[in-house]
Amino acid sequence: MMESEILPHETTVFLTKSEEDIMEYSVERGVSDKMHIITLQVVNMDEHIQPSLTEVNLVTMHQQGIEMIPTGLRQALGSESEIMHTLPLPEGVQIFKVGPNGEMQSIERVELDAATAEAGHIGTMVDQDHGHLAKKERSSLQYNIQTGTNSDLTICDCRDRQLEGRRADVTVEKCIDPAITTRLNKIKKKDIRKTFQCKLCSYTFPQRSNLDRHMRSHTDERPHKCHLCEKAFRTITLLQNHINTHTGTRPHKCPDCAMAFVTSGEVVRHRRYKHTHEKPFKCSICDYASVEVSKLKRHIRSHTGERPFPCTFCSYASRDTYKLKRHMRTHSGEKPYKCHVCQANFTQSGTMKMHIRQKHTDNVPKYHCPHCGAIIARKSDLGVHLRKQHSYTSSSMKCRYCEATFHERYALIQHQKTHRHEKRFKCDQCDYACKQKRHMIMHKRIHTGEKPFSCPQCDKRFRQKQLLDFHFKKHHNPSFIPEAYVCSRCCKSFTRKNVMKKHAEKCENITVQDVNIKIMMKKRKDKTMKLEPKKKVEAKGEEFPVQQKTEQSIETAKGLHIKNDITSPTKTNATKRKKVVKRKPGDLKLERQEFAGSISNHPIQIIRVESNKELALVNSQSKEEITPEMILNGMAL
DNA sequence: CCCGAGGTCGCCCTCTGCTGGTGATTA
DNA sequence: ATAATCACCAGCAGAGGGCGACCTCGGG
Repeated sequence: MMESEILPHETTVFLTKSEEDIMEYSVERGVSDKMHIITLQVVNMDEHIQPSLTEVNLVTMHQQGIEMIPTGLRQALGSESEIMHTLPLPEGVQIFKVGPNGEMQSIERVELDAATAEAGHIGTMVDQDHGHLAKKERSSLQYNIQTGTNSDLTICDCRDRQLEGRRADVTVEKCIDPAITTRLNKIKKKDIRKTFQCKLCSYTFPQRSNLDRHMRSHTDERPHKCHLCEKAFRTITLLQNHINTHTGTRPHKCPDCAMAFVTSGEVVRHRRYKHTHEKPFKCSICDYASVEVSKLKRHIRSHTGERPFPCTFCSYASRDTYKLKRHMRTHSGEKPYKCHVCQANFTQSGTMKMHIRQKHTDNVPKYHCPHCGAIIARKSDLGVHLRKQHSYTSSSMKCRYCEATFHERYALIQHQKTHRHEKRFKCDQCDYACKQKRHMIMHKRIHTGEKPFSCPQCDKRFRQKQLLDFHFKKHHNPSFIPEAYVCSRCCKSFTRKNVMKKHAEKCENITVQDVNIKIMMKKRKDKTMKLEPKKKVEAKGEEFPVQQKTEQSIETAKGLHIKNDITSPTKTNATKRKKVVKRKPGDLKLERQEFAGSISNHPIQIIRVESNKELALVNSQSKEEITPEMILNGMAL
C-alpha cells in the first residue's frame, strides 16, 4: 500500500528500518499503517525559510517498510526496501539521523553519505516516565520514534529551531522505558478515531471538552480574583494555591523531612533535590544531570557558548538572567552586601563572606603548598602560587649567576639563593671581591680615581653619595647632631657603633639587660615607622603610655619613639607582610622623628658631654641624666 | 469540576576560580 | 634607591542548587 499525506510542519518523517520493530503509527492527519521506525527526521534548518515540510510527501508502508526520497538515502540507511515514491527535498530542509544516544547527524542532500555527514550534538534528557511529555508537547515537538536496540523515544523540540534556525535551542528527550511504545500506540490508536485540533497552536485533543478548556488558555479570561491582592487566575485551584502563599498554608508535606509546600509538585522536586537525588535530565555531552529541565538547558549553554542575555551598557552577555543582574551592579555601583563588623560594602555575598572570614574571624585555616610549604590564606591564591611557582615550563630558565637551568620557577629561585653569600663580583685589578654589583662599581672608582659626587658648598669631591651627604651635614649644616650609640650598661654615648661595642665588652656597669640606645638622626618620613596598621593609629594619639615591660614596644610622648624589640616579631608567612620592625633583639631604638621639631620644649634634651662627641640624655628641668632604665620605667617623662 | 502531575519562569543563593591592584619584602 | 617579587585582597564571572509561584493538561 502506498499513500501520500501532506504533513503539517510539526510532523516528523520516518523511514522504516527492519521488520522486527513494527508498531502502529499515524501522523496527525490520521494516516495510519504499520511501519518500521527508524531514526530519521526532517527539519527545516534555514531560519529564512518557512517550514516547508508540507512539500515532502510521506510514503507509507508495506511489509518492507516505508521509504522516502531522495533516492540515495535508501543506500545511506542500508534499507533493502523498495523506493515507493520520490520527491526532491525543498530548499532549506535538512535530514537528520538521530543516533541511539540522541546525537544528531545530518545527511547531505547531495552526497547522501552517512559517513561524511555532519554530526551535531544536542542534550539528551532521560526520564523514566515520559508519557506525559509525549502527550503534552505534541503541538510543539517533533517526534522521532526509534524502536531500535533500546526502544528509545526521541523527542526533538524543533519549534525554536524552525523559527530561529538555531540548533542550540534544540532539546531532546529520550525515554528508555519500553512501555512507552505501547503507550504511544494507545495514543495513536485514539488519534485514528477522531481528534480535535486547536486552530491557534495545532494542539490536538481526543475530546471536545479538552479542546474547549484548552482554548481558554489562549484568552486572558481570569475570573477568579484574589481578595487580598487583586490578582486573577483562570481556575479556583490556582487561586487557592495563590491564597495559600498569602496565608502561609502549606498542605503538602515532605515525607522525609519537616518541609512543607504549597503544591505537590514542589514536594516532588524538593525530594529529588534533597532526598532521592534523582536527576532525570542528563546531558549527552558530559556527566551533568539535573532535577529540572531548565537547569539542563542552562547547563547546555555552557557547551554551546550561547549567551542570550546581553548587557545594555557593555559587550558582556550572560548565560542566565541572574548573572546579568549581578553584572549590572558593576555599572550601577550598587553594593548590597555589608560587613556587619566594619560596615564595608560588597557587590557579591561571596566577596563579603571571604572578607569576614579573612578579616574578622579567628583561626581561619590556611592552605599549605605541597611543594614548598608556603602557607597561603586563600585557596584561589594557592592556585596562583602553584601556577606561578611550581608549574612546569617547556622553556628552561637560566640561573643569573651560573649555567644551571630549570623548568620550575621555584627551583630556580631556590638555586639562585645558594649564590647569595658568594662574593660573585671580583675586581680584575686587585683582589677585592664583593657580593653586590653596586659595591664593585664603587670600588672600581678607587682604580679610576673617579669622584662623581661634589659638594655644592666647597670643592670637596667624593666617590660615594653617602660620604658627600655626611660631609655636607657635618660641615655645612649648623643643626647637625651626630648619631650616638649608647652603652647599655653605663649609658655612655659614642658616635661610632664599633667604638661603643668595644667599650661595652669591657664595661662592667650592667644596669639594663643588654639594651642599646641609638638616637637616630633620620629625617622624618611618613612611613618611617613600620608599624602595624593598628599601632599606627595608636601612635597618632596624644597619649603615649609607657609600658613597663621591657619585652614590649614603647612609644613615648610627642614623637619620641622608643622601641624595644627584645622579642622580634615571629616571622610566619601569614604575618610576613605585616612584620613590624626588623631589629636585633636587645636594641632599644630612639627615633628622633618629631623630636627635632619639639626638642626645645621637650623635657628630654640631648647634650654634648665631652669633646670626644659622646652624648648624653638629660632632663632639661632637673638637669639629671636620663638612663635607659629610667626611660624603660617611664621615669624620664 | 477538581486534583495531581508535571512543566516553566524567575529569583536568590553558594561555591569556585581568575584577575589585577596593593603593600611588604627582598635582591 | 630601586626594581622585582609575591601574598593579600576585592572585584567579578562561571556554574550549579534550591525553591516560589504559576501554568497546563490528563483523568477521575
